[in-house]
Amino acid sequence: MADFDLSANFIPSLHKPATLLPIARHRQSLLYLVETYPVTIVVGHTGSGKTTQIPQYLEQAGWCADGKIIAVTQPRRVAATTVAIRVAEEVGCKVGEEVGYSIRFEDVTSASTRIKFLTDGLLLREALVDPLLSRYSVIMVDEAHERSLSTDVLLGVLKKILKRRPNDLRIIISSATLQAEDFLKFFAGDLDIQPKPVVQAAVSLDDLVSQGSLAPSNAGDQLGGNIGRIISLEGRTYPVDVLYLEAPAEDYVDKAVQTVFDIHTKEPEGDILVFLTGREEIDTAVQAISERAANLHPRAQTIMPLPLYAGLSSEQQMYVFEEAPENTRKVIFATNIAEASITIEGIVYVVDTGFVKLRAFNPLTGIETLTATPISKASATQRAGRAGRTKTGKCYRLYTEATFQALEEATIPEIQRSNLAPVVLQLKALGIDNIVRFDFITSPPAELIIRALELLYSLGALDDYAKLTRPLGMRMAELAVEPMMAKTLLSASSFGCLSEILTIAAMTSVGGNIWFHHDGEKKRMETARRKFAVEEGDHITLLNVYQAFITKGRKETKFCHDNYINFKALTRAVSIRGQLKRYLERFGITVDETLSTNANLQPLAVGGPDKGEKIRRCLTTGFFAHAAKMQPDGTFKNVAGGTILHAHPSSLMFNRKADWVIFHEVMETGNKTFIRDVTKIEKNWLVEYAPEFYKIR
DNA sequence: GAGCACTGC
Repeated sequence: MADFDLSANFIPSLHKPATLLPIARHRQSLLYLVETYPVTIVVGHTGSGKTTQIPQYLEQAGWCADGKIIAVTQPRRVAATTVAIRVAEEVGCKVGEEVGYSIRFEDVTSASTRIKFLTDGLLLREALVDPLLSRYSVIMVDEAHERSLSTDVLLGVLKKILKRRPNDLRIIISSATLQAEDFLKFFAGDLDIQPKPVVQAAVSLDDLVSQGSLAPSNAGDQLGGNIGRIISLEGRTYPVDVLYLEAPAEDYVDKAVQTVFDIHTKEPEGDILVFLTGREEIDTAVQAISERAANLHPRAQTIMPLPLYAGLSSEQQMYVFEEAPENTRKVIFATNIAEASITIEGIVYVVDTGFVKLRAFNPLTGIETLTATPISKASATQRAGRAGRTKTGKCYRLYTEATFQALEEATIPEIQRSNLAPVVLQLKALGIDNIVRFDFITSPPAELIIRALELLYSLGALDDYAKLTRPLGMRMAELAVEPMMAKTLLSASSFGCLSEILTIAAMTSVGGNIWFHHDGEKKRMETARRKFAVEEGDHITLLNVYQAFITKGRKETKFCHDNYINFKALTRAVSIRGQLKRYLERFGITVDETLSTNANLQPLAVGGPDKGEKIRRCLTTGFFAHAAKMQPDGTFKNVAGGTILHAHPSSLMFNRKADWVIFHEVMETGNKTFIRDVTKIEKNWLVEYAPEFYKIR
């Protein structure tokens, strides 16, 4: 290939022609492997073009010949849409024609779609309807090294499907270097099939070996057997110098700020990316930089600190992509969002504090924790790589080399630290009854599975033999909300409050804040919130907010602005509610909306004096395991009795009197355990709706 | 009187 060294005089185009991508010279080898083996593991950095090019190569090679589709899964929605748009452009079609995408609430595909990008969660959902995923000839699982919950479940399901479709399904796993062998071992280890090549190979193995794109050892008896191979595609990255501290830092936020200033005053041009763990640290650091920047020499280059975390609005996030003004260096203080989800061009320096906030679920207490944890080596490598995207970079690790050596190789996958009730329910619905023997790429601890089985049993989703109940369990699996809320929804028509529970289910699962305020508006936001508050607690308050939004705020953003309500969150709630309603109607459950159309800001006016109680009783049928009793000092104790719970400051129960309550969510952060979305109930309802669960306690 | 990393159906 020609050696282009004109970068000093020319600006590179935004879109590299596909033939110039490093992947292009691996095209033949890649197609050969896919034709020959059921599983191909593709190793390549971002920028290698694997996500955009591989599906096109496959389509051109005839993998869609008999009307079959090539699926490419992504862990995130944005990735699925943006990549689809990009590939459609390259192919020269409109999105939704030959190239399309499918994500929750948005299916942009048609009968002519041959390449389809979708989230891995959605592909799993398709398996409920089409258990062998027979529409697809090739399924490529992208970013598998991230090991998200649904990626891991999908991999196990795909291995099972492959046993039934050894000759007409091809699987491609895209992974970072470190984990490639684990994926291959997973598929090849005990997969007892004799695959045959599907398409006549257009090139011979000898050709490829002599061209140098495949190592000769690929021909022999080696890892992967006749099941699969690993192929490595070079990415376009630049070397990064890694520097360590000589002695551990006492306060890494402090040290990060100091390091940023050292870089700013001593190092040549280039923006800085600093990895911190959360909003609080980021705000502190941004503040500190602003203060110290005032002391810089008036003629020196200025420094512009910018925050980046998921809680920011998209407008606020956009600043990090804008080019800094002249004579200004950008320094971005980011959470882990900058490690995989968001890529910022032009970063030359990375400051890595070595920590990340990780969620974990304690199967003994049923409580989730969110704590700052040391990162893994794989994570540290990924972070450092963020400095080498445009030219040679530097990475300052705010820990010692010995500390680095002691880090875990990879982050513990989510499946080993999550509440598995939704996973177990989903697997059961896919016909996988023996969860313990299910072939996970990494097995979850038995305690997590047991806890999940116990909860699903107490909710009535599983019977005495741990079989999925019908219709209840099956319907719970199909609803796109967690099991406790799914049970609540399916109880609602018998309480005569289905319309209301639909709204509450949607509002509690929007993710992100319902309330939104700018700096200095906190007091006014609290006042606005109080207008919607009701005595019974947070759930019915959420119902009031939604009702008001539907009637008054949907068309005018002023309503949201005046009441400090997050327009985006409420719009999302409307979509979720619509989707849940369609599911229920498919089950033959009719939703009577006539009683709930009169929106009302007045407390207790949810549709008559009894409605509130019906709603609270109904919530108890799903959330009995999340019950607590208020203590004289205003804190709560859970049913097991051991844990002290605090009402989250965003809850109405934060400073109100109550006796027994149920709550949507419990999470431990720092040293305190908070409950969110809290509603008052009567103690005897617990025994009434969950006799089995409460008979011994 | 205090605060949630990130994602998904």
